[in-house]
Amino acid sequence: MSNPVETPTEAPAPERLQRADARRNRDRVIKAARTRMARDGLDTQMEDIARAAKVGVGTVYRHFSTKDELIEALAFDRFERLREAAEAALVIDDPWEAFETFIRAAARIQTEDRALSEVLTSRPDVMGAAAASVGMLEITATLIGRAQAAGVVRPDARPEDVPMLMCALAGTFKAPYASTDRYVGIVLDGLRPSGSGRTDLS
Amino acid sequence: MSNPVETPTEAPAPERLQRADARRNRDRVIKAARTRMARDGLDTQMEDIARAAKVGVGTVYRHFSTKDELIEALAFDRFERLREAAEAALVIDDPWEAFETFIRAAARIQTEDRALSEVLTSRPDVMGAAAASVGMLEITATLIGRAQAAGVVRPDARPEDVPMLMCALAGTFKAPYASTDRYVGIVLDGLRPSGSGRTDLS
DNA sequence: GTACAATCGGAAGCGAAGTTCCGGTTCCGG
DNA sequence: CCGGAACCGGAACTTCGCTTCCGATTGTAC
Repeated sequence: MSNPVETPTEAPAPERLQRADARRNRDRVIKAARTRMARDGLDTQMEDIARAAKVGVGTVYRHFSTKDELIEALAFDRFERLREAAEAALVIDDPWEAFETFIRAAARIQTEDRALSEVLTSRPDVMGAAAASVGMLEITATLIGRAQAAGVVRPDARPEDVPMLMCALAGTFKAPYASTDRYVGIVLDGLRPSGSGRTDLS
Repeated sequence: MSNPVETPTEAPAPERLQRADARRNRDRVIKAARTRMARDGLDTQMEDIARAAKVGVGTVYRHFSTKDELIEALAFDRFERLREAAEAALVIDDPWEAFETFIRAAARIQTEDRALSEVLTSRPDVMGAAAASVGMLEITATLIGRAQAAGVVRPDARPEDVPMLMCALAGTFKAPYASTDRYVGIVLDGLRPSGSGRTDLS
């Protein structure tokens, strides 16, 4: 999906067609792009990335033929991390704790990556594709389903509510006075069933 | 604040210095800008706006020397509408109903104006200035304070949480599967005190 | 060690959108 | 009804960032 050497026919073997320096530069580009975009957002310029990677723009374009392609690659990468967080939460026994842990982890991942939050609020296509590719909906369905079965999440909550609330979280980053923790706390409490306790918003 | 004729000294009287057609065109520009930007967002092009106003781009620039200035004018206008909604809610006796009415009205105003929601998620400066100019924080403080006094909103909620949650709402518009009503319902429930009922998410 | 293909670097090309400019037009006071 | 200031329209200009191109360089097979 990201290796440019793949040709539909006879793809399996030809892996060492890429020169060593090429692979090295590709890695540097990805790393630089991740860092810069996490800090400056999606409108980081290609030249900035190239400079940060100690490489020419031409090299960036040999590995990613378009800025969008690069953004997509990074987005998929971040969603992969979200999936890992979900799987880590899945092994927690207590259903509510598992759910809360995942939500908070997802929130943190977003907090630390401005590019991700921008994709969420301004690139529905990329966001949808990336989410689908890691099976986001299935995972949140499991997590939320378990919690509902245990009676710790309101029964009318739906799996799709989770990505929605995550996208909404992205909207808070630019808000004056906003606090990610308070947002997460309020939303978590809104997802609890009637009569539950409250999160400490501190 | 929006009349270009104002000179600090001797400003009071000279009001009819603007020709009739000038004022008419200015109105058409504002109206066109409002409509187009509400539909297409902040990156609506100046030429689109000019065309929709049946006017040349030059004319648009005579009234708003910059695209940002135009955006700001529209944003202030929208916040004025938010203030009106808040005041309308303020006359409702039941504290919770007043609060909920305002939140839902604010959500609807955003739903109907993509430009507003984009300002909220990508223009902290404009958003902050506009919010301050209509005294957003004071109004939400009153609304939320009344509800807290009546015990229908959690005591640890803060006035600033409201604009934060509104900015977050803006983040949902581009999300796949998102439903504004469900978002509002979940957030409202998250703001209720421990042991309260739940909104029907239908 | 040599040759050639893959790769690199970054200057130049390009398209898009905001902004400027000025000849022509329109309003308004006298 | 006239003169001129205010105003209009939209072609042209400017800026900015993505993308392309090609001569120079570097890795690798023989």
